[in-house]
Amino acid sequence: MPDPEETFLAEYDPAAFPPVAVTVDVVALTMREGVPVALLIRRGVPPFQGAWALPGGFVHADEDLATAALRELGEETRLPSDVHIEQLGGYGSPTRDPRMRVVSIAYLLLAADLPDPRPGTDAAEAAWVPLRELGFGTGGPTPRPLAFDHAAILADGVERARSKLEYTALATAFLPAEFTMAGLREVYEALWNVPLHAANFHRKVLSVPGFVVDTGRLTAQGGGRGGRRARLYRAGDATSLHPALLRPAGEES
Amino acid sequence: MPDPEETFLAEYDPAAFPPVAVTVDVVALTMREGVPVALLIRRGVPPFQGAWALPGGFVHADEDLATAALRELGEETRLPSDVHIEQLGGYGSPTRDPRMRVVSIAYLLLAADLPDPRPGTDAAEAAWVPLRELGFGTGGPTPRPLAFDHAAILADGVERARSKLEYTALATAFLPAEFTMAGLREVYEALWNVPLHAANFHRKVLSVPGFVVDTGRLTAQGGGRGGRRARLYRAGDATSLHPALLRPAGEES
DNA sequence: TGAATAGTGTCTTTCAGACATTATCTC
DNA sequence: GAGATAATGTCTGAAAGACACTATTCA
Repeated sequence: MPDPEETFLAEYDPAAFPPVAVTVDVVALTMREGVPVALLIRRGVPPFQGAWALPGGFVHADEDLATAALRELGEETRLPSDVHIEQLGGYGSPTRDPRMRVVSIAYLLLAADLPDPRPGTDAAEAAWVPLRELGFGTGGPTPRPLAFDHAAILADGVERARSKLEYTALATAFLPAEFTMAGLREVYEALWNVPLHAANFHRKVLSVPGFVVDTGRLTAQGGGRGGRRARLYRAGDATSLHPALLRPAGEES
Repeated sequence: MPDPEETFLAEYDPAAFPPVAVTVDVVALTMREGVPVALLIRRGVPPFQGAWALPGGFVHADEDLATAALRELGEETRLPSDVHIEQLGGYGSPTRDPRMRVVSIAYLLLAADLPDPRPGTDAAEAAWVPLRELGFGTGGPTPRPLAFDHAAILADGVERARSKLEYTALATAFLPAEFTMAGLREVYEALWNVPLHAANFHRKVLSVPGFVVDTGRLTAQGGGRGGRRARLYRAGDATSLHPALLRPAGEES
């Protein structure tokens, strides 16, 4: 139970408390060549110099948290106009940053066709890294350690995305404006790391009102090794899926 | 694109950025007399003096965020040992606090049988307020305005609880260690604000492995107006429900 | 033509919702 | 015994998973 006077002062003089910094970190995911990848930067400055980390940085004055997340990511790669962004949560362990008390608000960002990153101001390097190489998915090399608590944040972001595929239309955020049923299925299969039954997936997606809309057009070419031309769909109005597309029970990485 | 030197300094001298305060706010929910209620305090100091608000306060040095949330709530009411607490997210609009930049990490806390609150150090009053009086559920009076952005935080907390009833065993967090099937159903009905079919609910709950465990004992007395004695259950090992208990489509408040 | 891909039809099992029935208990 | 509550059984329709089959297209 704090002293009442201390609490009173705290309300009016927050400088009486130890300084706290607020940052944003971004878990940015996209699909590249059918593989889910996350954007990582290699730190050019201490602490954790040389280690891989999530893009992020300090929140500016009078800047909204989500705006800060978009700004920080925009410094690493060119963002298209239609990205999906949502908050993952706050990370504030007293020991997560060796310099001082830093509370970070993490964001999950999904988009299609993000270009190769450009190293930011304080990043030695920036790259899209397949999730498989980060310990998600089956097999893959031993995941590289990440700076700060970014491994936990990344894991939370991936799990959020995997989970929201089930009951929201989030998968379309990974795809361009027009996509095929096979492309949509690849998103689910790559993120969930399970093979899905193509025929049942097709029927199920079409049975959810507002999930996808048939454009009436077809792909210009059939599959690379032969095959019928696929119908093109675009995202529908629905944000939540009824009924949901549940992950096969018991599986996953 | 910020000046590289500025960014460099920012990494080492966060005091160069405007001061930011970090607080926690708690959406505490429990059932009292079959009615879902939230804990609110009436502010004794400006800003928003006299307005109702969520319990919360500044995070102390070297204190974990969740620990701060439990400490702040413990100043208002006596907490039992087995509470459920989870993070709702960060709220950091630049204008949410008129005094200065304040980023708040909100927590959702659920427990059974929380006692009457005691006013905290800077609270003029503290009370359990039925959700119906706060704009959740059907009818009810016009909800009282809350301080800061606490109305939005409360709404997020209630929606989180409602949503997690579907696919997790969260409902048992509202109940004492041993409970009846009717008690469990009341939690769902009260939070979702829909009547549920008692017979189907009964069968469905028992069909979910690990949701509830039969103690083999019965209530001491039958229902107040007659009726068979009910079997007593306790929470099982399961945290997620397979299959899920979905909300009736289209309904809710 | 053959292999590969896209899409449709059908059957079985599981589960949710509606309703009927049985088992107790209080008054 | 009457009414109320708890628990179980049965039927129907929706949806998931498995599988067979048709429709195209490329090499």
